[in-house]
Amino acid sequence: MRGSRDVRRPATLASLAAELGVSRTTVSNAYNRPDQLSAPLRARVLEAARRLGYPGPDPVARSLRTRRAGAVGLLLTEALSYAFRDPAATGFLEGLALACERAGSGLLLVPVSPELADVTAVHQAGVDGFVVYSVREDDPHFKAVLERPVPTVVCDQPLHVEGVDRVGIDDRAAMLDLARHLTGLGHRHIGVLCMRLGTGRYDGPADDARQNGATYPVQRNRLGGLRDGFAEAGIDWAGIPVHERFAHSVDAGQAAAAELLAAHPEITAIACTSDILALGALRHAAERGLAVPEDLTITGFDGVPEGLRSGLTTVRQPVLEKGRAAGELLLERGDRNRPRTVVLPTELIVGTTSAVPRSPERWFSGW
Amino acid sequence: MRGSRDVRRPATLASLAAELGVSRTTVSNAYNRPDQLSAPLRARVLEAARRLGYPGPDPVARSLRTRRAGAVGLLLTEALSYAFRDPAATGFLEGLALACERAGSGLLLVPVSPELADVTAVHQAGVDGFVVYSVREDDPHFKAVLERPVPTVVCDQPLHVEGVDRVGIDDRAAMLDLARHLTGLGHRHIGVLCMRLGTGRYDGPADDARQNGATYPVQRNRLGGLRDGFAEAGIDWAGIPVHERFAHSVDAGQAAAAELLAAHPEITAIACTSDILALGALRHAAERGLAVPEDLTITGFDGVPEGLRSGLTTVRQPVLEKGRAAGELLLERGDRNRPRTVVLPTELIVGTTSAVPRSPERWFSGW
DNA sequence: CGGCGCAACGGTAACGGTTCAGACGCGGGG
DNA sequence: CCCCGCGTCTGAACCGTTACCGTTGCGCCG
Repeated sequence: MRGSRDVRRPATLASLAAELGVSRTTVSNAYNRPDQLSAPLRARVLEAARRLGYPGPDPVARSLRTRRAGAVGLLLTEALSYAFRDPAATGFLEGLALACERAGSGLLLVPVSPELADVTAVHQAGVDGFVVYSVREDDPHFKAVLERPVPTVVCDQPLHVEGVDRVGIDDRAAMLDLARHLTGLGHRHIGVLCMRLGTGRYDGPADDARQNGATYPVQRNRLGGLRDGFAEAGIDWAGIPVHERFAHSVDAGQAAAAELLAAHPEITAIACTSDILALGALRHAAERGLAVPEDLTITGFDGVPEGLRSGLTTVRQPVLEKGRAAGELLLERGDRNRPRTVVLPTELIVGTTSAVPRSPERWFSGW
Repeated sequence: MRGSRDVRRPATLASLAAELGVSRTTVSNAYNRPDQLSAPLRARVLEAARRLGYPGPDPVARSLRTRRAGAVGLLLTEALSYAFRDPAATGFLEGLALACERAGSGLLLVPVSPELADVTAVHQAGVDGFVVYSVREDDPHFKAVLERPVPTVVCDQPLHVEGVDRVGIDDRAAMLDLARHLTGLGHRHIGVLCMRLGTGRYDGPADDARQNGATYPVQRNRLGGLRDGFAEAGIDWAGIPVHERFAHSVDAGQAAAAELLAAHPEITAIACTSDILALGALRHAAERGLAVPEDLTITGFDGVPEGLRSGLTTVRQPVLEKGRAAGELLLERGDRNRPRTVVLPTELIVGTTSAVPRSPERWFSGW
């Protein structure tokens, strides 16, 4: 209503002070330290501000002076919009947002192009700290973040970096449990579906070289857990087909499951490194008329709501807690000890998508 | 590895320039305009930067000088974490994020306390513009945003504000269609479940005064659409029970449906102003052993994935497109015409949760 | 050899605030 | 009467950077 939006030359703290014949300090105090000036003068300042359309101290200038931006930056490997698409990421972000709003801090989603190595966005972000969510170890954006002189918390990143706090789960141990569950049921021919392992857009079987070169710690550890668990049951990892998908979507999981089963019809179980992929595998099974779990056992990882609703056998990880812990680690730095590491518990959820394989397979030594 | 993280006095562009014996401008150019200085000198600058642990130009100082923050602020009424919990909001944000990443802009989630009128977070946000998503007309944060001298786009807000672009749908017309669908099926005793209408934490029946005082335009228009549609079939709005819920969750919808049916057992249909509430109503029906749609028709609004999976009769609105449009309106301001308004299309989805009411009701004049 | 144009670089002034150490009057206690 | 303390308000120094414009050096042409 008031013509405050179309002022030619925007008012500044200085112009306001000049107008009133007081010092800049006084105007500043009117906003930030009401007890430092008399009430009548403060009222005069605020009235003049309204009259001149002065919107209050400029946040950027204030940030420069106070060395506080009032925001936390979030870096994730995927495109920005991925944060709202993937349920596990969404849960993490909800927890992170919770911590942020408690601390009165904003949350800046840093725009990164997953392919492009353009780190200007990281350089451009005016933030008090970064949360890095599940990125490649050699991600250039990650590297750029570490160069910034602000505190950083990484999530799902076992690599120890000087001065960087960490939060995550024990992916390997969790997956080891799941592997034991599978071998305990008697499965011996198991296929694996995993997410992106490294740089470059690749879809298909992941051979040993590719697995060993994996730069996503989460995927590496989950595969490692499976390997260890299978080894305990005397199953050689070399005989386990692992199929990788660049995209993380139900569709990708479906396609990967089709590819895997076509190449290895003897398989009685598919272990997926994420619920999303597992949901895709379930869809493929339904499409092909395979009964789950009678004909085929399918397991996931994460414990996303949709997976749990489907009765998926999976590992539930506290994604929301992870986000909250990351935020708190970053924001509540009252106790400036040394870098800390938070490892959150996981839980094996045995649903209705895993069972003893059909008879020809029942050769396990138990009972 | 290099001791760049624990430098006592952080290096600045000026200190680097002093160290090298060149001007600050030259160092600045080394980063921002590589073509403005010779390659060897640039290499020397960058090398010295690495050696001194200079992380590159400070983003906040740069923002102050260039008057660009490289980020868009998002304001929503609910708590920050709500953005990741509500599927409609998530869709909107995904679209907005898409637009942001295309423009290389960050997305700053501004932390607001829905109850508290603390607008400092709005003042503190260093952004080039705001997107305001579905807030009360009299929201103090919204007011604070309008006072900031940056472009603003509002979503789902028919109120015209000078210089503010808008994006949304025609809630009233969409709901009118849905009302016609219900009356066309023969429903005459219809209950309504709606979201928060105004200030204050209130759960229960919303009388006329409360409906007319509604400060959430979206809710007001959806109710208005129902009212108009019912009027066309000769149904007096005064006889329509409307129940309101403060919280927007499936649980809230479930409780509200229970309350509504307890108070009005003659109801044959429940029209909800959101899918989330409708999913709650569905859950209540299942719990009480009511067959849907045979015993009870239930409709929603939004077209969220979970609703569509459930076969919910609803109105699909392009939430992702809304977000993208909002972002583009804000970011692609090449054509500085006058403020614009984008109204996106909606679609009535007739699912499996709406049908002709049981016989005693079949008195409508058709055939 | 002088003038000219261009590439490379430097100096100065913002950008809009916050902060800290006082200055200034004023009333009260010694 | 002097000194002190207190409530208010001011001056000036930053915060770290980029925009603007002037300067310098060099090669080239007539």
